This record gives sequence, structure tokens and C-alpha cells, in this order.
Amino acid sequence: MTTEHNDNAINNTDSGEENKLIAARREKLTAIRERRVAFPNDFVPLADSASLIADYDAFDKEALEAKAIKTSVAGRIIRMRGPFTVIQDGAAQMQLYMNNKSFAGEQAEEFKGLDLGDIIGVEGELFKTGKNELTLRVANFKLLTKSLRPLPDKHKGLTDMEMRYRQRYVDLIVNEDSRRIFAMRSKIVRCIRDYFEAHQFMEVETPMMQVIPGGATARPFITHHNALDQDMYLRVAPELFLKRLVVGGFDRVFELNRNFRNEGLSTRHNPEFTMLEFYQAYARYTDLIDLTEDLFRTIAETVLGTSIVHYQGSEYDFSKPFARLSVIESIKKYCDVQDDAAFATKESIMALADGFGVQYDKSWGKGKIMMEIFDEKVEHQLDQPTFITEYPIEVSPLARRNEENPEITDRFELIIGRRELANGFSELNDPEDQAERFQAQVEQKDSGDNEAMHFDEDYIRALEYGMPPTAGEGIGIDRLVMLFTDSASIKDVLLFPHMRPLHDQG
RNA sequence: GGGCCGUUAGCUCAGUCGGUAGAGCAGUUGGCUUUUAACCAAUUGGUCGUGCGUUCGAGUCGCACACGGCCCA
Repeated sequence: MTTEHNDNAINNTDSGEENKLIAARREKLTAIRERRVAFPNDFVPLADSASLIADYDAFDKEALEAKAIKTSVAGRIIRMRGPFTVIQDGAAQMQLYMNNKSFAGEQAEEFKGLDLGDIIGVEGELFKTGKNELTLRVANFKLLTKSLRPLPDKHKGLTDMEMRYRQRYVDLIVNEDSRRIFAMRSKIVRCIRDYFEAHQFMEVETPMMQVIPGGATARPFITHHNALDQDMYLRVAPELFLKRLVVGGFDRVFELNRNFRNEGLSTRHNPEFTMLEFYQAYARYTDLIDLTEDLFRTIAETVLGTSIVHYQGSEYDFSKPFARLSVIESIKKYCDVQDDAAFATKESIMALADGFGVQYDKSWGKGKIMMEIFDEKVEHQLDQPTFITEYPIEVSPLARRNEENPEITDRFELIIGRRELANGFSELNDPEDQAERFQAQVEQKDSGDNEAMHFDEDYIRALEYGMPPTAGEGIGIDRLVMLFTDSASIKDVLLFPHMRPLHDQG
């Protein structure tokens, strides 16, 4: 069942009177059906707009005339003015010259019936107009696909955000900016794959449907396998499977794929989102900090051609080292706390939270309360790229314990533009410590925290075979794409963001 | 979850104090035909998001709901 925003008359015939614009186009289609194959698939263009522009736009009118270039192209009609028709194909547009004197018989008849949105194939000769625009003088044309629905306003495009998200295909037809963002997303993803391949990482795919969801503290989606009569979870992270692979001997692996978390929607959250995770044996979290700086610089230079990134009014220079602060240092700096004693005990941290009006549960440990202060009072102040380090062990159930200070882990997060972009750490490879941490998570789950982790016995067994010292990291690809495309909402970088369904009226 | 804003023609938007619903684009008909948001003339097109209420009368006022946007949690 499909319903549409403000359907009104744009519905199908079964719900009443069809929109007259659609009805008129449908009549044209019916007339075509009576004459010939209405949706032919035998037209193969010799060229596309982008290549024609690249090859011939540099020639002046006389030079082009002398070359007498005959070619053919195909695309969607997006503008018609006088004898000029503009078609759009792939990445570019081409102007065509044709009018009702250009054709005879059936072709002339079909030419008169052309509408904006129709997809046509044409052949003819290239020339330059009086205004020096590269144009194809059409000798033959063929309507390949009749478009039944009218396109949005040819100048303003589709501006209603809801319609742009729900009917992305229309958004992509008429809004070049939208096409640009998704083309850039594709480039970024390819750049990341190239980067990791070049650094001897192997790309792998691990289960998205899991019996025990793990690897992150988040609420999972539940689904059901009928033949096995077994509930399964959509993964919240691939982490535990990727580390099993490191146990198995794949020393450098990465996965670039979807995670699913059962939480609210916002400009920063979609229930399914794309995550990069990578693991490198015999590396420490500090190596990944260096790698991350290098990766961000590489992406910027590859897809933007510069290390300078502009995002929502801020400017970041990815050629410079990023700031590094521990959690405690960041609270001291951004919340104006001088006294180290404020972080010494649970009581002193509770007093600090009270002083800032930060809500917490008294059953929480000092580390979790401290992170609550960070999340509410510090993170939204971190605009320039900053690595935050020394996360409390309590909120880092999979990270390696720091050797000097058993209360913290060898972990970092990267914050840019007040958003968490990456999270990495030296991995916990002590199976006995890991079993205790899982147990602590189970206790949190039993006391009502539905984001807490399950106990994964098989993962413990894997660690018992021995995982080499390893560092691992996750990078949120949607947020990364937002950053590089200057997009304010995650929906702007998701081709089909999740939207609440619309209901039929009456 | 809370606050604010929005929802009117296919699209983009006006709509005054509550008094018969408007424009541009698109469409249709004709003209023009090397234009650049092409132009000229004529013309079609509406369950004003949904429901209930107030009123002689609701696009407009009130309540509820749906969907979306922004901000906050």
C-alpha cells in the first residue's frame, strides 16, 4: 500500500477522480500503445551529455560546424523553451534543437505530445547556438519512456523536505544539490575502501542478524526466524565478530555496513545507519588516533580537493593535528573546574553534577556520572576536531584497561562540530577481565538498563584461544558524510531516510 | 517526551477584520522559433492535512488528531 503526502487528486483511479494532468498524459500513453511498443528498450545512445560537453564544448561555432559531429544521446526532458529542449542524463544536461517542422508523420505527432519528464532518445548533429551553447540539432527522436506524473516547479524544484525524503526519486530528478550530495557520499565510501585496502586491511562481512546482540550499548531491534522458531536481533555493531576474525588470524580487517539501533529519530539519528569498523593487530589506540587524522585528511583532499572543510559556519583544517584532551581535562577546561579533587570520589563527582544541574541515577558509578557531565556540558562545546581520551572503564566494557590507572581505558572518541564521529580503543583481550565486564553489563541489564550488553560466551571462548594485542575503531559514515557535504540533518545524506508511514484518510 | 512553526491548484507560494479561493510555473489552444527562469494571446485547474466545535457564515477563530521542519530533553 502506498499513500502520499496530501494525496488529493494525485491518487490512482480506484480512489476517485484522477488528477487531470496525469489523465492527459495517460491518454497520450494509451495512444502510443495503440501504435507501437510503448516502452521500447532498443535505443542505445552513442554518447552522454557529460562526454559530449567534455569533447566538444571547447570548439567555437565554426570549428564545430566544420567537424560535423553526428551522435545520439538519451535522457529525461527537464526544460522546454521555444525550439530548445534540455535533457538530463546521468551527471549532466544537453540542449536539443527541434521543433514541429523537424519531423514528419508519426514522429511529428509524438513530438507534439512530449511532456516535461518524458525520457527520449535523439540523434543528430552538434552545433553552437548564437549564444554559444553546445546543442544537438535533432534529426530523429524516439520517446522511450512516457512520464505520467508532472515534475515539480522547474525553477524552484522540490523544496518540501518531507516530499524530498519520501519521494527521493523526484528530489534527485530536480535538485542538483541532492544529486551532488549522494555522488559525494559514494566517493567518500570508495575513498575509505581504497584507504584501508592500501593499508593492508581486508574487507569482510559479518552477521547482521545475531542471536546475541553485542558490541555496543544500545537497544536492538528484534526479529524472528520462522524455520528455526528463534528470535534474532539486528546487530547494533559488528565489533565482536570482527574481533573473532582477529583471533582467527586476519590481523587487519574492516567492515563498512549497516547497524540498527532501536532508538528515536532526530537530525543525527536514523534507526539504520552505516558504520565503518576496523581492527588492527599489534597496534594501540594511539596508532588509531594517528590513522584517523590521516584518514580524515585523505578523504578531504580526495573528495574536496582541499584539507579545509566548511561545515555549518565552522571551518576545520584537517591538515593540522587534532586537539587531544582527556575526559577530565575537557571538563576542567570547558566547565571551568580547577580542582582535581572534584574527580577523586563518587561523592565529589556527584557534587560536581549537582552543581551543573546534571541529572543522574545514584546507583551509577563515578565514571558514568562523569560521562553524563561530559555529554551534557562539554560535548556541545567541542567544535574543532578533538580527541577525547581516558574514558572510564564503567562505560567501556570492551576496551583495554589502562596500565597506570585501572579506572580508565585506553580509549578515545573523536568529536567534530559538537558530534561524535569516531570511537576507538585498544581492545580488551584478557578473557577473564572480559567475562567480568560482561557480568557487570548483565547486572546493569537486570536492573533495568535495556541498552546494556548480553553475556556472549562464545566471544569469551574466542578470546580464550588468544587474541593478539589489537586496536579497533568505529566511524559513523552518515555523520562523516554530513560533515563533508555540509548537511545539517542525517536525512539529507540518507537516500531513503526512515519516515513515519502516512495513513489513508476515510 | 516538551516547545515553536508549517500543511491552500501537479510544484512554489499569497490570502487583510470571519463574508463567493488568488498568483507564478506546469498543463491546454493558438502564435513565434538560435532561446537562456524564452516570449505574446487566450484558457483549464481547489475535499484549503483530517475530524469536531463556535458562528447566520470558517482557508481564517477554538479543541483534538496525523505528518513534517526547527529547537530542547
